[in-house]
Parts: sequence; structure tokens; C-alpha cells
Amino acid sequence: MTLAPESNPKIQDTPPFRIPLSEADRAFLAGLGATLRRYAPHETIMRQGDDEGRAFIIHSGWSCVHTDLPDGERQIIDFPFSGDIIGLRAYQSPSYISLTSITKLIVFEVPAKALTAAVEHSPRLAGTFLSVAARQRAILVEHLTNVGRRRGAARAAHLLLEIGTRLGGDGQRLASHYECPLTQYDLADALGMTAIHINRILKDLRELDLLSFRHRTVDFINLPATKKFAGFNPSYLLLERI
Amino acid sequence: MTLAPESNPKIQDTPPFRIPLSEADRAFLAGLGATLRRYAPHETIMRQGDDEGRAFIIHSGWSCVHTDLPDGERQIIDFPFSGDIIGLRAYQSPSYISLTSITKLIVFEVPAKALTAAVEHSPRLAGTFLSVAARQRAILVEHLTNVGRRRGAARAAHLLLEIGTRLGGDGQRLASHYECPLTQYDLADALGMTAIHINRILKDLRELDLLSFRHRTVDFINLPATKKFAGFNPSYLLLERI
DNA sequence: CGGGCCATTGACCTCGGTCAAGACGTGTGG
DNA sequence: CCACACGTCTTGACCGAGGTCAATGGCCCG
Repeated sequence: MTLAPESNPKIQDTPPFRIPLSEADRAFLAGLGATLRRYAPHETIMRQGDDEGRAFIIHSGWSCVHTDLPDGERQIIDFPFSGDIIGLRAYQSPSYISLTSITKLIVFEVPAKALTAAVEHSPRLAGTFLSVAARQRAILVEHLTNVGRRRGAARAAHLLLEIGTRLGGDGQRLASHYECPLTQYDLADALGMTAIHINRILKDLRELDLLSFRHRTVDFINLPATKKFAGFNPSYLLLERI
Repeated sequence: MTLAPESNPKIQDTPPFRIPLSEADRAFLAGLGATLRRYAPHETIMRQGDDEGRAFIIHSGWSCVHTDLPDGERQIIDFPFSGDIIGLRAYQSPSYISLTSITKLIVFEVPAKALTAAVEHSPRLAGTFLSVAARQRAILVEHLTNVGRRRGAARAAHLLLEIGTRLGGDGQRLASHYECPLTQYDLADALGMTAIHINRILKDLRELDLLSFRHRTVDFINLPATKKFAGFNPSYLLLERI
């Protein structure tokens, strides 16, 4: 696997899927021409409408996948984390989404065709990609349900619970506390609301003794009550292992 | 391919992907144990939370994929059409979505494991599934954008434009008129609103001379104006061919 | 020190939800 | 053939969640 000049050689050179890969698969993946790249915060890595031949696998850092609307607004589709794949598709085509870094971000960049080739080369890899894609679809489905059917406070709480769980790794652990570099504008763009209203909602959630989000830190004050309040059931975050 | 007793032998026995399959792939698909089944209107075919081992490929008819909330509400995720796949995933697991018929519905039912096996057996089939899944993801992304960022009237118009385009088949044709068996409750559940408000929105859209939805029929009165009003760009509906 | 980004809050307004009441159509049973 | 019930559509009155506009303050960084 080629390392970009700016990469840190200490970073492990295999995408951090949480599904075990065979040595052969690792070797094949390493031969695909993947490049480990770093991006500064708030860089546009891929822009909606561009002819894109790349796919991305998140190594570490925060970013968002979003659509752009003609009026300059955006809808954040997902905050992908380590091991998530962006741009898995059959062939090159104009991208319908944008990818923007939020913090410093490290990603594996792979020619999209190479990912397709991987699918065709290794049934096991195909299964891995299928698993990862299925989980990302479940997350997206839950996101739509959240935006479409929950009211503001529950919606915000649900997203913060989901992020806390995804940070845990296996999709089941949930710490009572995590650092979160998202701004209230980011939350608003993910939740289909305005940042001003997000601000009021966060105030409400604090006053309800459910959770506090200040100074880039999320603190769950009463985790069971918050889960109930948000209707949060983490089963959709489970990554099915092969 | 096994035919269920109630099936009509005149129905062609290969899933109607709009991507050409080789004879070998057809034969392999036919050997997977797929069953052609018919459902009556308003039947629950798969329920969220059930342990599901089946996947579905829509043959014909209208249905909806939705999530169910504890309070009895639901969020419609998609109205799948001919060739769309539901339940493509690595292995058996509890379903996080429900599938309900709206009209009479004909589907191919396949053991989910068989689909995975197909992916592992035929690189070409894997690519076909990847293409179909990528398009369905694009549709879902646009749906989230619609619900999160467009206001009611544009949101409703956008959905009706999308459905009209998807009915066309290749994702680019859009008739000025189509029959639509959805109720205003269905639209509301898809768009994250109430049926009462959908009713007022449809009235507004008629009075704006954009479109009319009455008596199970959608008529686009001024198609270019409606597309502009809804911010509708059908490129996300293109099915990339291999 | 100044500029920019972000968070916070108030005043006001509007979109969309809630509640209630009918109208219409269609299929069913008497 | 009629009566009725049920699902769906329609409309009005009212309310509340969330958006808009505006002003302010904190904080970080050049």
C-alpha cells in the first residue's frame, strides 16, 4: 500500500474494518493502490457534482458527508468514523455527496474501481464490504427516521447517543462522556434544524438533567433517561460479522 | 426458480434488474431457491424486529419500506419499485425495517444467505447488486435531504417527481401524468409530516398550477416550474451500468 | 489588539401540528 | 336496492415548535 509523503509511517496500513481479514485479503487490499492521506480541518475532500474516481475509508478523525443545496444550505448525511467507507460503487460517476473534514482527518484513498475489483476478487472482501455497507444503510435509515419523526430535543439526543456509541467501536459500548468537536451548526445541518434552535434545545436538555454539550464535550447526566427520551435502541449499530 | 402455488406462470422468472445479466448468472439466480410470491394490498410482509432470513426483490406493484416507532407512528423509508432489493445483507439478523404492500404486490423472495452466496459466486452479480444498492443509497440520501432541508410544498413535489421518474424505468424519463395509489397518509409518513398538512400542501400545489394529485392520479401541470420549485435533479436516479 | 467563528438570548412570526367536524366513495350486509 | 360503516379527503380554528432577525459576548488565533 502506497503511503503519501505526508503520512506517518507509524499508522497501521490496513483499513480498520472491525471485521477480521485474512492475510491474503490484507495483501490484496494493500496492492490496490490505496493511499493514506491527511487532511487539515475544514477541507473539502470531495465535492458533490465532481466526477469522482476515488473511494475513501476513514482511518481516524471527524468528518461529514453531506449534500449541498442550491441556496447554499447543506444536509449532513453522516459523520463517518473509523472503518466507514465512502464512495463504494460500481464505477466512476459524478458524486452526489460531498465529504468535508471537521478535525484533522486521515483516510485511505482508493480508486473506486479498485474497490470494485476487490469485490470481484475476494468473496470474503465482498462480504466485508456488504456488511459495512449494510450497517451504514441502517444508520442512514435511522437518521431519516430521526429527522422525519422525532421532535427537536429527542432528535438531538438521539444523534449524540448514536455518535457516543459509534465512537465505542463495536457499536454496543456507550461511554457517559466523550469529546465532540462538532459545532452547533454541524448538529443543525445534520438534524434539519437551525443552529439557533439547536442552541435552545441543548439548553433544554441540560435543564432536563439529561445531557450537557458544552466546550466540545458531551456528558450524559442520566443515560437511561436520555435513551428513553430519545427512543434510542443501538441494535442498528451492530456490525454483523462474517 | 421455484414458483409459489399462487403465482402466475406468465410472469417472467428473472428479477427485473435493469442491468443485463449473463445466461450463467440467470441460471445461478434461478437456482438460489427464489420464490415468486403475491401479496394482497396492505399486508405486512416483513416486520421490524423479526428475525429475518429473507431478502426480497420487487417484481411489480407498490409497497413501502418503513420503520416503526414505539408510539405507533412510522417513517416510510422508500417506495421500492421493480428491481429494487430489500434486505441485502451479510447474514440473518433481526430486521430493522418493515415491508408492507400497498397494492397487490409480486416479489421474489430469496433466502438472504442465498444473496450473499450469489455475491460470492459471481463477481458480475456482485457488481449488479453493488450498482442497485448504490442507487438505493443515493435515493435514500436524497430523501433525507428532502425531509431535512426542504419545506413542505417543495418536499411533496420532490417526492412525486422522483416517483414519476422511477416509474419510467431507466431513471431519466418523466411522464407528465401517472397513476399513484398512495394515500395522503402514505405521503405524510414518507415526508415526516401529517396527512392533514399534506392535504393543504396538495391544495397549494394545485393553486400554484404546479401539479395536481387527485383520484389516485398525479398530473404535472407545469413540469419545468415544478422541477425548479422542488429543486429536483434526477441525476441521482441513474442506474450505473456495468 | 482585532477579526472571525461560535455560542447565547430575546422578540417576533410562520409553518406545520392538533383537534374537531363533515363530505365523499365504495364495499358489505340486510 | 338501500343503509351503513369505514377509509379517505377536506376544511376551519387554534396552538406550539421551530425559524428569522438582531444584538451581544466569549474565545482563539493571527
